[in-house]
Amino acid sequence: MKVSELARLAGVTAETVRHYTREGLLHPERHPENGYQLFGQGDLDRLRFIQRARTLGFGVAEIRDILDHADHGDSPCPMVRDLLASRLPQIRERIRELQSLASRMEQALAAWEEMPDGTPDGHSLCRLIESFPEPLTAGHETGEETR
Amino acid sequence: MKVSELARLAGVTAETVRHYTREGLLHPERHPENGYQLFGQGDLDRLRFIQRARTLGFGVAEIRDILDHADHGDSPCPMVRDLLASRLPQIRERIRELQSLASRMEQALAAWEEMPDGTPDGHSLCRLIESFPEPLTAGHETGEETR
DNA sequence: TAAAACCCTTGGGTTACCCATAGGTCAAGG
DNA sequence: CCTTGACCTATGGGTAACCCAAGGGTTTTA
Repeated sequence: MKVSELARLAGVTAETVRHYTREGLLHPERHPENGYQLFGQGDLDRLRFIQRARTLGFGVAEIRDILDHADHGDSPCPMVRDLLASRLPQIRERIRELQSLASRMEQALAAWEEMPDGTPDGHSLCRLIESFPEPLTAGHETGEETR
Repeated sequence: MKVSELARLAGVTAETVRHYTREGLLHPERHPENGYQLFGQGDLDRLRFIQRARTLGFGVAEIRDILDHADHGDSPCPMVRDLLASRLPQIRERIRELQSLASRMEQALAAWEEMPDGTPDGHSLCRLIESFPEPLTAGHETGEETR
């Protein structure tokens, strides 16, 4: 099958399939005449594995390593377990951050809603932002989250 | 004060200060002789506002808009409220996703730990990944999260 | 046979910074 | 006075996981 069909069967865009191919997660054959990428049923399974691994928080490069190991006959599973174990605390931390964020946002919106009169001047909201606790002005805090 | 001093007072890197300046959030004067950026106390307040707005989930471009409005004497607060209100559901959704992710990871690790014999072959873990529910193969799902 | 639909590669954009480079500036000590 | 080290500047490239547009070839369908 060609790019778009594989993409459709897996529920992703053709661009995503090409991206994974460029990154070495998929190894399609090439039609000798027109250069089209040709995928088989195995590639669909592989793509679905990639999808599930992505929902487990693995990055594309990590998945490539996992698949490469498996392709060489090595069991990638210890690697998988270590990655899972090392990432889980980060996820938990990220959840805490987002929950804190959501709380601050709700706090701000609630203060807006609960203004005494019907036409609150929005300035209070901005003052609210200004009065929010500062995010660790400790000075050595540099490690930020991106994932 | 110069870049590094402002950065130190706010607890960020000098690069971050330069970044915000490049992005138009800060408007330092320039020393006419050597071209150094010169910040004042107002810039420190401004930078602290930026920090708090960032912890509230605002992007740099949004904060620039907010500050520009305020600089023009317009109250940016309705804008702030709308941004907050529209972003909150996305945050909640992202939290749900991450909690689901953490659960799946714990499920996988627990299955690893609870293997009957002392030396579990890791393959079961990988089979676990393979048996995880597919992430909505509905076909029209394209809207993904990046923030 | 011609248009529609699909394929290819290349290159640029997204977010919020971080880092390396090359070179100018400044304060203090010898 | 000069050197050293700390600081400043601007430019350009990197990160993660794709998305999108352009320019040009191919296949399918009407």
